Amino acid sequence: LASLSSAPPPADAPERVDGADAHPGFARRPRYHHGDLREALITATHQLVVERGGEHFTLADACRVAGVSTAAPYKHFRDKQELLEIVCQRGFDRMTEKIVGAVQLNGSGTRAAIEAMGRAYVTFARTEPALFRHMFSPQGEPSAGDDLPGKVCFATVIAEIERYSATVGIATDARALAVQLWTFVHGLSCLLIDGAYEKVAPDVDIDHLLSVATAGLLDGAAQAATRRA
Amino acid sequence: LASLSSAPPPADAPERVDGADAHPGFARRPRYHHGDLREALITATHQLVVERGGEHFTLADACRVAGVSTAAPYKHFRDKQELLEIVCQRGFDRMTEKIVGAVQLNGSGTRAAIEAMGRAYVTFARTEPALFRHMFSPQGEPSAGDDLPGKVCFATVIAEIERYSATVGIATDARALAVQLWTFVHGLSCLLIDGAYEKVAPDVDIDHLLSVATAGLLDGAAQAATRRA
DNA sequence: TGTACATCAGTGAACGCGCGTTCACTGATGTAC
DNA sequence: TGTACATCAGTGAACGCGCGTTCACTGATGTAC
Repeated sequence: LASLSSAPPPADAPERVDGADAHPGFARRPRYHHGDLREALITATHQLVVERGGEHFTLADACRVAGVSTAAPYKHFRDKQELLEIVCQRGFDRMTEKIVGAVQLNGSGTRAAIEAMGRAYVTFARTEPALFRHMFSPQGEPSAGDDLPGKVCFATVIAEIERYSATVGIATDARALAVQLWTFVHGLSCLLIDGAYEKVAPDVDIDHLLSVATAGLLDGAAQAATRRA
Repeated sequence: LASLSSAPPPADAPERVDGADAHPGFARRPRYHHGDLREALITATHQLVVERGGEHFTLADACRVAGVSTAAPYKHFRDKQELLEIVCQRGFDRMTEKIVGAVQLNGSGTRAAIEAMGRAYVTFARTEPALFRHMFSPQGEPSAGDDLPGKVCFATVIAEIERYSATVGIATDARALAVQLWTFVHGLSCLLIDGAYEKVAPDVDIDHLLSVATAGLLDGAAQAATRRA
């Protein structure tokens, strides 16, 4: 009987994440209308993808986390797939932000910016490996003919490297160089989060690897341009 | 009635793959003992992973393909996971074969061998992208503390690049160079099968990209070694 | 300010489904006598 | 060569489960008068 009066919000759902809370100071009691269920479900999906990976994501789990019935999502989303696509898209958005930030911090068009950009890319992957994997998995791709999620992100990387190449004067094949650097950074991210380096070269210094390879590719391209001239 | 006598092997299971067939010339009729169900199930799992991806693999599907009840696998495997692990391991075995073959074809210790090895790596990934993805996914990793599946494959790549570095004389940091090249080739494979290049640089020439980057990294490392000397 | 009403975000129960795994069993095969 | 028996790879039915999605509903909210 005592327990009845002392516990108004039922603590059934684990790790429940409520949406907008109108009266933060008051005892939080579940309201019929959620406030912003759409965002809450996206957040829940993001959280679960980060925790368990996209291939184990379950719509029912997301509902549990958001504290809502399993039918509720269909008022906001087409189906489970749409939520996974949105989380993928947001992942790329955040990654782009990180990359742009790194460039701005180091001055666009500089060699330092390129390295920083690569480091941001890798850091993102290693911070949330499951999300990173989801972003590049077929599950994250939009079923409709929408603009593909990573496009803006990739284009940002390429554009910045091209800018540097142009500045420094190895304009020939600037795009090819950009693709090379991007490829390297992506490979680094994948092998790192898959634990592949640990298996075979446990002593590898990732930071060093990144800067050495960046230098190697940039110098290589510069030399090739010189040879051509 | 006519159909009864003319169709002894029931054609219920789609794409059924029978195991060892004792009398190839005779009308194939299902026997109680399969012959080599273990291999047949591994083959079926491989086929399904290739077709639909590891995250959509279903033990029941594999049984259907092998033409066997859903309880049968438990006479040969611990559980579903074990089959997925074996297919992952076999994938790495075949990849290693391809890589070793490419090296032998070009002469171990040569620059051509390194490029060919990279090309074999990428070709493997693009030929069976779903398997490649499965091999690097957490699902493929053994739950037991077994030797990790990609270890031999990676070690082969690294060793061959080290051999070349030693031969040519850029012995300093040979291992670091090996890791760089491997990283690049892996990134290339991933971005290629994810369709990332198409999105952002649809005109990219993969073969050219591979040889240019290989050259760049090798030259970069050689130059660094020279500078140090 | 009060009342009637339309809206629509949420409920909760149900659906059909197919999964992974277990169980007692059955029948083909190999071996010992 | 024939028979009795142990083995064990397969069966088929069942289990408990949790999923994604649909449905008629309900009740909070905003608006028109």
